[in-house]
Amino acid sequence: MSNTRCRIAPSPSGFLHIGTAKTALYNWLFAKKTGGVFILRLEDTDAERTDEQYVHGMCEGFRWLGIEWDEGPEFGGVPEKGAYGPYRQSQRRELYRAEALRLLDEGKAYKCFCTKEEIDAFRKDRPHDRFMSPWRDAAPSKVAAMGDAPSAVRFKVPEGETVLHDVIQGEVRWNNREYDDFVILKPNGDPIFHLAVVVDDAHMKITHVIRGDDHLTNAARHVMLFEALGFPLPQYAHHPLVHDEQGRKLSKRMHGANVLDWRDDGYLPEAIINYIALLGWTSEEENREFFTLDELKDHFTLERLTKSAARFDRKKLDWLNGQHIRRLSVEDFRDRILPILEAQGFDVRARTPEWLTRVAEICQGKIPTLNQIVQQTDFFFRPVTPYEEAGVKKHFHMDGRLCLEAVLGVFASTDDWTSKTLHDAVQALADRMGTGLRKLVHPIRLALTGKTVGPGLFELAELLGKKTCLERIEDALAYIAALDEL
RNA sequence: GACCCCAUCGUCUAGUCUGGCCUAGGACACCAGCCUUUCACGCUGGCGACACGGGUUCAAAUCCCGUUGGGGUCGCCA
Repeated sequence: MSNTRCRIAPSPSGFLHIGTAKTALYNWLFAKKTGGVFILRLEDTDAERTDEQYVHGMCEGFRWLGIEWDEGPEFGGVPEKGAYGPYRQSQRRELYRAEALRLLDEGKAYKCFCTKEEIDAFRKDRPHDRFMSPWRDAAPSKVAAMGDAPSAVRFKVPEGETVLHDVIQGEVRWNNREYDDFVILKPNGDPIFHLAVVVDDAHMKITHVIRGDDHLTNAARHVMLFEALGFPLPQYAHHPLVHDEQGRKLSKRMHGANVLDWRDDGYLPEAIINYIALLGWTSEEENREFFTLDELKDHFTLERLTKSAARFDRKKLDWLNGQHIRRLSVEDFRDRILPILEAQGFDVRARTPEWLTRVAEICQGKIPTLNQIVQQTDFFFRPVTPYEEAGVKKHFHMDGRLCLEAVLGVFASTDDWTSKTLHDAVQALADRMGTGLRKLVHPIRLALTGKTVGPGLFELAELLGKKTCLERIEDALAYIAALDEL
């Protein structure tokens, strides 16, 4: 057991973003790989933007992905876990205030009585300049004279240079002149993000901070605060952000930015995990791309993280999803498609588990996403009409009619209703007719399923049952007859 | 605007730190073919990149500088 402690610290002001999931995954993987601990901390200091519905959505998202936290807030009936709580920043206000006061006492921070209006006016006037508070070096008497007037606490950015030794970015240095004296405590006593993260990371004994590189320039502020507060610095690793297929930042509004969108669209959590892991990390095992969460855990290293931003590629995700679907056991696959079929109103409860397993079996190798099970199997659960138009044109003409009439006879006289027997019988019929099997298969498929594509015909016919097959062929013949009369 | 990060096939990437094994490898996508009762799957092959310009060196995708392009940050948001 190592003392590695990683965290994901989302702000519950929106759903679980795919980028947040990637960050969480990397932290989780590194913690697990090193035998450490993964912590979930809710950064809900901004009451205006925080919403319990988002808290729920995020936790649910992590759960769905299989990213479980060792320490974190109460969720779904499971009480708070961990010895460094509470794990919601809204419940840690006193701690931040105490640390801010300490900085104040030590002269590393100061009270700023400037009003928001004054600052806004300055920024509007000189948008590219940093704001210099006149209170930075105000005489104590002047400060005392202000009494209890509302004041924010600002961190007194020291002279000099701040250096970050980032695990991914290498050495990054900034002249402290680039930073103005940022606020750490609002007049109402609420902490600002920078103070809260640093205090929490310190008090929660976080050893490694893996996060998006949108925080890279913030990291300088955090390093300065760590130094001022006298806490040991964690290791930082800033990874690049995920972009959309156009190379832009993944918009929060875009479908798919929310991790749970993918669940709803029929993607496996295993595939999402595998895919986002690959979006910025490669295995030391050359040319290997398929990983389960457990396998990732064994292979993951910070050293193999990529420095450049990656675009989200739906096609590759689809491929990976198909790979993961095919590696499921039939029973597992069956159990995952059942709720989808049920949601369609299909009466799956009327079927035996064995029958459902067989249906799953003949579809598992064909579909890239779980949701596509519907178009693959709907004819098992409801009548076939209307027939696919292009199929009718192609297969429901004179030839097709003759074929179906012959097949009807063959089917009617077949008692051993198995795909093997059916296949052999139709093959024999084709031989007798001096034609190819495919000539017969197409009209039969259209008659039985209403479609031109689908699972293997004889497997599907077996599962459909003799009675239904005969009825559907008769229906098709009637349909063709009606067509001919027009 | 300032500062910071990044830059290999359309996309994800290997190779860059520790120059030569790189006439740059793999995967997705795309194209062709094979398999085949359809669609898929699978298999085989094809297409396809070191952003640009300077240097350093016997030798540069790899090191240095510049340019360009992309991204990020500059809140009493996180």
